[in-house]
Amino acid sequence: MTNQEIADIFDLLSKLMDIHGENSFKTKTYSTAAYRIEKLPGALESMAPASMGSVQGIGEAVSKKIQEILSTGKLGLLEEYLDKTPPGVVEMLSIKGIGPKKIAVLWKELGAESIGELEYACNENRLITLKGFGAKTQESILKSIAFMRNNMGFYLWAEAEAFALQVKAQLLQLYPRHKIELTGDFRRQILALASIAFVTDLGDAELRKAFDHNPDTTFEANEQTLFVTVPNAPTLHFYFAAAEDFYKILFTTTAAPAFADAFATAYTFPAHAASEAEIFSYNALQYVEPALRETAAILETAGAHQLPKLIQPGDIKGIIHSHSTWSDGVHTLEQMATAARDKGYEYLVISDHSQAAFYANGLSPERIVMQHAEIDALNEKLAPFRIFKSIEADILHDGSLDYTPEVLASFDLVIASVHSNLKMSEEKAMQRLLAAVANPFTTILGHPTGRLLLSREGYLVDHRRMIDTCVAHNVVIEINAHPRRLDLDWSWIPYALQQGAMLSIDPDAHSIGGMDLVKYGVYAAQKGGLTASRNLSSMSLADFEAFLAQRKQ
DNA sequence: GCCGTTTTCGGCCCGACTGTTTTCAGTCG
Repeated sequence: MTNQEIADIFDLLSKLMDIHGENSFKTKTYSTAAYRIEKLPGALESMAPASMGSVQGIGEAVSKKIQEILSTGKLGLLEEYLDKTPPGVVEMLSIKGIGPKKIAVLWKELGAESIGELEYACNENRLITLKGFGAKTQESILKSIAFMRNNMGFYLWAEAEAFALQVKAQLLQLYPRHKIELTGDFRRQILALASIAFVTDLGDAELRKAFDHNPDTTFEANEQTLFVTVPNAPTLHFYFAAAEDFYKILFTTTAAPAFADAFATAYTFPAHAASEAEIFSYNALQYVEPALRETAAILETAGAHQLPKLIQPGDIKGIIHSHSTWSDGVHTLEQMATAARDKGYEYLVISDHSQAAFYANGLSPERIVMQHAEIDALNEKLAPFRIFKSIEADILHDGSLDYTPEVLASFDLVIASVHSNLKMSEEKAMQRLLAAVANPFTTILGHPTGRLLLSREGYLVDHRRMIDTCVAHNVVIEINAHPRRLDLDWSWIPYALQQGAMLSIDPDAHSIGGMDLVKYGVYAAQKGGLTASRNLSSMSLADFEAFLAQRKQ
């Protein structure tokens, strides 16, 4: 069992105990334990039971509970609380804007035992009678429930990836002489999806046979397709294709509607294409990567043979935007640096949180001086690999950055991001963003909209104005590669490129493993037609140093 | 429940913001 899964158990325990009105210091302990476990550098599984107690925040009781989880796979105390809480009440924990205390009131005083009942009560205007609730809370609960509904059944591309590849591998193992290819949204690298589609020459019966060992699997079929649903995973969608039509069907099921329509209007399929490439060449078109098959316009570009050479994961030369134990990262500076070097990167930009982010152990000016001393020492030790001194500076309420100019000047580069007061009007958001971009110390604008895919809308941003201002001030726009962010959205990359912007695919790594997320940023950026030449993190060490030197002038 | 002692019991506990209050509780990052 992973640390994350163990942490989730304690987190849920803490919240359920809060709902049941247990001593808040006690529940706080479990919530702290969850946080600490999440930030542990090594797996609890491989940790000696005796040494667990030495971890800050983990005492005798939590230690024993961890043992129980590791040996039985669950926690008795949590099961007890789950038994005396309706499942619908537990589900309410995922509604943004209300926490355990408010949920307790909704359950005990309003009698709401499910999200559906809660929604009904909101529509009946019944929440405003409760102490601590008012019209605005009721409104925001309704909005949050609607948002959840919209995203129900959707998964991040990165979450679907392992499942998709596993299904394909299993089918090929079972039927090695058959063809199975991923298609649809997944193949187009869509950021969030509800189903994973395949094209196959396998038949209905053969496919069912591959899945019916799982009693929770359900099937639904028609002439062309079979839907396979397993619990808590994207629906599997199989398109049947005869061998001679295989690539035509792969082509049509991959295409987004606009692309498919444009192709159908102007082009034709060769008879029995032996590959997708043949379909393009038959029509005198350049091969269009699946990620780009979204619009009609891309076909014109392909006709003119002017498609960009898309950035690839191997084009990332340095890790820009990372965190260490100096703030809320899991691994130490040295661990991060040596790991980045061993993964083949030429440099690491360490950008821990700034002082306003106290929840993330943000750095005071005094601690920055200490961290810089450690970086200097490590740079001597690890040369030619280089660590750059950076900071993820909070963009404060008024758009200013979180330190004095003297402190800001001590960094090699500054990433400016909004982390607080996310509920604001577009006007306010733009005022903050533009002020931060105009700050001469800002090198990169971090995750520009603050969105979390499937979980939180970002604040509203006038993208054109934001991009134009970044270009004017020579500020790089981040494409945050975390699969839940992917912010700047790929749909704005063409405009950014056209305006002359520089972008940077950054993993926002909070651990060594977090560096590997950079590939998801690359996949998203491919959809926007990004090339390595316009991506900051594709610069070699020498070029990056030159870029920063020029930027400092 | 954890921690750290003025060492076995008492305090713990970020701060801004929101929405609800009329001085504060709950939530969030």
